Amino acid sequence: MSRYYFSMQNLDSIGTQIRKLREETEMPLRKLAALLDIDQSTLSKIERDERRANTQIIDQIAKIFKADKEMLLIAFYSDVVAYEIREEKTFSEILQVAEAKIEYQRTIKKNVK
Amino acid sequence: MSRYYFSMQNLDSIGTQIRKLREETEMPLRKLAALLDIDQSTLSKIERDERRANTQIIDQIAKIFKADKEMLLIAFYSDVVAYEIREEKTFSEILQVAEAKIEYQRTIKKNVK
DNA sequence: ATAAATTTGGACATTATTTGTCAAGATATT
DNA sequence: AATATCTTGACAAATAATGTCCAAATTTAT
Repeated sequence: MSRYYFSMQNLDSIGTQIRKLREETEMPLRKLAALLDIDQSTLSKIERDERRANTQIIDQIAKIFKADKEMLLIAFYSDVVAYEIREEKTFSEILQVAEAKIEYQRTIKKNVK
Repeated sequence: MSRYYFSMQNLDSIGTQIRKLREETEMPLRKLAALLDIDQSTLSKIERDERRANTQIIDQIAKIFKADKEMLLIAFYSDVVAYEIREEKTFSEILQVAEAKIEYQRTIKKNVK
C-alpha cells in the first residue's frame, strides 16, 4: 500500500538506523567498517551523522542486515533534504513546490518520449 | 492565508524567474550582473540553471526588482531539493519524511529551551 | 582493577566540487 | 555592417568532501 512509509515512518536519522541494525546483531563497528571497506572512524562518524553516508553504503548495509533498502534510502535522502532547508520558515512550502516540480518534470519527460 | 504559495505556486526554476524579472524591466544581463557584482557569464548560467544562485543573490534580486523575496527563496530551495531526489521513485515519501523530521527537530528545540 | 577490545576525535593529505574570471564565439539589435 | 548583448568553454583559485592514520577515551571482559 502506497502510504506504508507514511504511517510507519521512522524519523531516526540514517546514521541512527545503521547503528541500530548493527547493534541488534552485536556486530562491532570495526567489523562492519571492514565489510563496507571504509575506515572505522568514518563509519563511526556516519553513525553519528557527522559524515554523510552514500547510496553504495546503504546498498551494502541493506544486504548485510537483510534490511529494507528502500526504507534506508528514504531515511538517507530525507536527512539530506531536511538538512538543506531546516532553517527555512517556509520549509513546508518548499517541499510542496519541490514535489510539484518533480511531478511536472516527469510528465514532460513522458510526453517527449 | 497559509496555502497562498500552494495555490499560486510557480513552477518556474529560480533561473527562469530571475530572467523574467529582468526582461520585464528590459534590463540587460550585463547591467544586472554589475549590480549583483558577479560576472555576466555567471549570471547567464544562473538564469539558465547551469549554476546555482545563492541566498545573497536572491536577496539582492528581490530588492532590485521589488519582488517577493520569500517566493524567490521557495523557488530557489525547491530547485535544490528537487534536483537532489529527482531520480528517486520514492521522492514523495522522502519529502514527507523530511517534513516530519524538520517538524520533529523543531519540537525538540522548543522543549530544550 | 587492569587488560583488552571497541569507539571516538582530530589532524592531515588527497580528491572532488564549486566559484570567479576571462576571452572568444554566437546571436540579436540598430 | 557595426554595435550591443548573451553564451560557451577553459582555466585557476577557493572550498568542501573523502580517505587514512593514530592516539585518546570509553566500554567490556577477565
